[in-house]
Order: sequence, then C-alpha cells, then structure tokens
Amino acid sequence: MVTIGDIARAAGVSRSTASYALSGKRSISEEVQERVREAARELGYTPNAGARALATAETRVIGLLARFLDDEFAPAMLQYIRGVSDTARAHGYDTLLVTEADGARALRRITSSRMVDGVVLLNVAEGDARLPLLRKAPQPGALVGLPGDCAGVDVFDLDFEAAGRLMVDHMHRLRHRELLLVSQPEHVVERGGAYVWRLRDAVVQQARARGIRLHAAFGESRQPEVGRSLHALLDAHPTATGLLLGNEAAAAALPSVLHARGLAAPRDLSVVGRYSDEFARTFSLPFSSIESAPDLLGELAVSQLVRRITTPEGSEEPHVLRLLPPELVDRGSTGPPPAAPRTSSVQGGTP
Amino acid sequence: MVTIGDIARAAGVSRSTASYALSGKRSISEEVQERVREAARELGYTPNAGARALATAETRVIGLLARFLDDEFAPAMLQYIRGVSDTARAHGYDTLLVTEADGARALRRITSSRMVDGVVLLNVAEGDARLPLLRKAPQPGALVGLPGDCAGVDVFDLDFEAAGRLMVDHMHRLRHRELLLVSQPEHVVERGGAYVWRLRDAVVQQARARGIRLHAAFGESRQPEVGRSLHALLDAHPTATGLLLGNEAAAAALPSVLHARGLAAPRDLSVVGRYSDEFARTFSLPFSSIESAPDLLGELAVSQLVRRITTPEGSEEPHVLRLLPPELVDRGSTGPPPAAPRTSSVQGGTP
DNA sequence: CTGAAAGCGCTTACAG
DNA sequence: CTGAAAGCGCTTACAG
Repeated sequence: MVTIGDIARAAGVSRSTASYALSGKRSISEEVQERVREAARELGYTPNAGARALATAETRVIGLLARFLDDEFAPAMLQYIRGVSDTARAHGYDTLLVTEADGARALRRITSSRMVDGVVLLNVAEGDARLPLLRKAPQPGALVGLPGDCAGVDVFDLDFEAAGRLMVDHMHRLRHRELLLVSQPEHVVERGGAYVWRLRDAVVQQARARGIRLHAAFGESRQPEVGRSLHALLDAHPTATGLLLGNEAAAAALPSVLHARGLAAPRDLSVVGRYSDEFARTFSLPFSSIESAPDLLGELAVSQLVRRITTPEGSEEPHVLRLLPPELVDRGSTGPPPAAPRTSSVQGGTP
Repeated sequence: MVTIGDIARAAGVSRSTASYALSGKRSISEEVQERVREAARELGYTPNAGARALATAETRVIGLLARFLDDEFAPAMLQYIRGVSDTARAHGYDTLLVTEADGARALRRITSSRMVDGVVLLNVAEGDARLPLLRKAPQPGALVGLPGDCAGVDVFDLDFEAAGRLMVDHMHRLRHRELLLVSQPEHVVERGGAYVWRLRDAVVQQARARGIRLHAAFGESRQPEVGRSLHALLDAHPTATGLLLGNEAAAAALPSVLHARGLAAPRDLSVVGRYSDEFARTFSLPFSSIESAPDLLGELAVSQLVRRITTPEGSEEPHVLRLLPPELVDRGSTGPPPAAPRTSSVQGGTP
C-alpha cells in the first residue's frame, strides 16, 4: 500500500508538506507542489479513508436507512435510493445502504461507530422508533416522510393533504359526483404510515366540502389481493364515476382489472393515481397521476443533510420541514362522467 | 465521544486490557472482564470504525457496484441489491452502495482508499471495464453476471444457455412447432450484455435441433415501445403458438397486449418468461417463468466474497464459476397449441 | 514557504 | 493474567 510517506520520500519533502500540497490547505511553492502531484500520480496514491476519517472526524459517507416492508410496494423504493445515492455522490459523499429489519439498531450501529457523517431515513412513520436514537446521535439526519414530531431533524415529504384535495377538486371540476378512493393497506396505517391518512382524511374532507359522495377503501399491496379488492370496490359502487388511487400496487393492477371488466378510462371511469412519472413509464400506466417525486425528495434530503454536515457546529440553522406541493401529470385518464352508469362486473365483456 | 480510554479508566485497567476484554482475544479474569463490559455498557461505548479499520486493515464493509442503464429494467435491480445487502449484514458486514455512472472510476475510488474489504459487481458485461481494475485491486471481488474473462474473480450467474434450452424443450414437449422469442433490446447486446445472446443462441440452436420454427426478435425496455413491438411480432407471425420472453419489460407489458388482442394464455398462446417469483407476484404476471433468482445470486456472491475476505492470504483457493441450473416455475400459461391459428390483431376483440 | 511532532482511537506484539 | 508501548496513515497546529 502506498502511503503519504512514500509520496513525501519520492518528492523529497516532509509528509506534512506532501499532505498540504495535495490538499491545497496552505501555500506551497509551485515547484514542490508539482513534484508532489507527480509522485502521487506515478505511485497511484489514494489517501486511506480510515486514517483520514480518524484524523479529520469526517468519513464523507452518509447512511441511508431503507426498510422493505411486506405491506409496501418495493419497486417504488428504488427511485428514492437512486435519488439519494446519486445526489450524495454529486456532493462528494458515498452511501452506506442499510436495509436491516431492525432500523433502530442499525442506526445506532452506524452512527455510534462513526461510520457516517449523517443519515437519511426513508419510509418514516408517525412514531418512528428510529427518531429518538437519531436525535441522540452526534450526526445530523434528514427524513423522507413526515413523523409526528419533527424536532431536531430536517423533513421532506409530498404534501399529501394538498394532494388529496387536488385529486378531489380535479374530479369535481369535471363534474364527478361520486368517487372511489383506494388507499394503502390498513396495516400501513396501523404501523404509523401517516401519509396514508393524511391523503385519505384530506380526500374525505374535501369531498364533503364539495358535496361529493365518496367511498373510501383500504387497498392491498400484493397480487392477487389487489386486483380482487379493486373488482369488489367497482362491483359495490356501480354509480361511482371516478377512482382515486393512493396506492401504487393498485395502480399497477388496475389496467388488468379494467380490461377484464371491459372498461376504459376516461370513457367509463376517470382515474387519478399518485406515483412517479418514472413508475408510470416503466409499467406503462396510462393514468393521470400526482407526481410523488421520489428522486427529488431524495435529492432535497441529501442536499440539506450535506449543508448540515458541512455547516459549523454552533451556527444551528432552524430545522426544515418541507412539503412539496403536488403536481398533477395529465395522461388523459380523466374526463366528464359517462352519461350512463357502468355495467357491473362483466368478466371479459365487450367494450 | 467515548473511547476505549474512557472504558479503561472507568474499569481501572489499561487500554489494552479493555480492548482484550471486549474482543475476547486473550484470556482475561472473569472479574476484570465483567468490570470492563459493565463500563462499556454504562458509557455506551462503540469502537470507532475508522480507528479500528486503520489498526486492523479491515473495514467490515463491502462495496456494491450497481449500474442503472437506460436499456435495462430497473425494478429487477432492487432484488439483487436486497440480496446482497441482507446477506452482507448476516455476515456482519455493511454495504456501501455505489450507483455512479462511471463504474470503473467508482471502483478505483472505493478500493484504493480502502473503504471496503471486498466488492460485488452487478450487471457484469462481456468485456466489463471494471474488471481490469478489480483484478489490480487489493480486495477480492465477486460478480453477478458472466464476463468474457473470469480470471481472478468469483462469478455467479443463471445458466442462460440451459435456460434457453429448457424453454424450447418445454414447448416442444407440448407439441409447439413455431415459437417467438423476445430478447432484451439490441443495445444491451452491443454493450456486452452476454446473457442476452447466451439465452438467444441457445434457444436458436435448440429450436433447430428440435425442428421448431423460431422467430427471434430483440425487444424494448421501455413503454410504449415494448407493447408496440410485441403487437408487431404477434401480427407478423399469426401461426406461432408459443412465446418465449427473455425480457422483463416485455413480460410486464404482455398482459395488456394479450387483453387488447383478446388473447388468453395458454388457450391462444403459450407463454414462458424469465424473471423472479417475487417479480411475478408484485406485478401479478400469470406466466410460467424461469426463476432468475436475484436474491440467491446476491447471497451466493456475498457468501463467497466473505469467504475470500476472511481466508488467509496465501491459501488461494481456485476461483469459482457457478451457473445456476434454471428452474421453470409453472403458473399454468403453457399448454398444447390451439387447434386453429390465432386471429390477427383485433383491437379489443371479444375473447 | 517548509519540517518535526502530536494526536485521532484503536489493536496487538512485546514484556513481565 | 495484565500493562506500557508501538504502530496503523492521515491531518494540522506549532515552530521556524
């Protein structure tokens, strides 16, 4: 292994001079600087990360705590991970990915051993067990997902309440008067997935305010249950003309369900989902949707985290809570309600 | 920050004794051991990872180099990542996830700075630019994906040739005599994605051996192109009775395509794909498929990597090349060919 | 502009 | 069974 000592010797200077020449942290004569650089290049020198971390108390690594829960839709997670990882790199940081089931334990491990300079938490729940630990940790943390208590951390999330209102208003403007809402599975709520009820409550309230009949159901996260529950919901409410989807798994399953019933959007049913454009393109989902912006959320969280890391200790800026205003991406799946009500469940019926 | 010095002082012993008591690397009296452990617990001691890495030349971190390529289907990647990350943790390692576009550069960074004890490369291509660097690195590496030259690394992959033969033989046994094959997009091949032609060539050859007419096409990785190309293929070959899918994006798009044409599998068309069971369940893909086993491949790669890391330098065991025998998961989408040929493209026709 | 030295927090031969 | 010391490779005050 080639060390800074080797570089110093090759360049005929002291180790400190070699270090300064490479870092540029104090002025070094042109000539020496060139000799050192040349030696480093020639010997293929890279500073030892552990040694540097020990000396500077900086690892240039951020921790990313992701959880894969049975009742959530895994593919959506990938985009958050990419957003975080790519942004971290752009700031000169590497990413330690932790997928351990026991997130609190994992968080303690990586923070108290100083493996990371800061931490991004994905999939944050209302009373997230990782938060008390994060607040005690010496490193700053940024969250994607809104917890009950935001003290001591920077928080980024979609504004799910505004998203709920936007869905309803969009349908209301098109003159729909009876809507269906499919949320995430009920366990997600029980586990503290606050975004579920933030969206749901907003939808319920706005529907009431607009004089719209609303039938709200919890969905499923897995096939074939998702499809069955969609069928059941459509069967139960044949006069509903619009469908709001808070649930990515339901959105992915909907095209088959519509086909099986001989329905088309927006001709027979107007549909609005809530997922990313990337997701829509990957699975060819033809429904208008509220962009969930996973890459942007990851990027914002990391950028803020890096600011905290690099900002001097004392100058504590107040913590940030940023809820992104929802945007509706129009893919043409909404329109005025049909004149006649849908025919009820016709397996494979003609359109 | 609480250091081993603090523990030593609290327990009234030297730092070395404290270290040994915690690591158990030499015999320490019961009593002292207890005092040290108690002190560590009380003060909440965790060894500093950087300091430990510097002293031991071990980081207990493995690097995971993933690439997200436009012409590949991103959701499939997540399962590899989880397999690697979970297995690493089970062995006591953390995972540094690198998604940088320039994989070779990233590999050099993390290996030469000794951020990791070993490296797993995902998505390995025929003449992978990362391999020469990996061979020069001081850390061992394990690959998921078969490169042209396996020297110096451990390699794990699905046996794509056997998979191709299995697909054809399965259809042949059911008396199909004309088949369609949809591979990955052609750019994947151009880029050196060897698994594409390994599967394709084996299918072509086996079809010839069995006297089967085969129409092989490259697919697309994105909607709506995927769907269009499937339609075009089905239009072009109305007498083909079986469809082989090497391409996950095509598999995800197929249900809509079949619905739109009023076709059902296996009644009108027998279908075999190549993707994981997890993938099938997430997207409710009703097609029999050859299990691509991403979690198992990730697990095997990491387990072997850990063995290399922990094995003493000299005792170089020969490198491993392991190709998993394909397994067909039957989801009931294959059967005997229909008596009458398919009617050609009928948009929304009755079944 | 440059060098000698201390120190980051750990582990592990070396001595007793 | 235990302690004092060296060393891992770096950075950065301290001195000139």
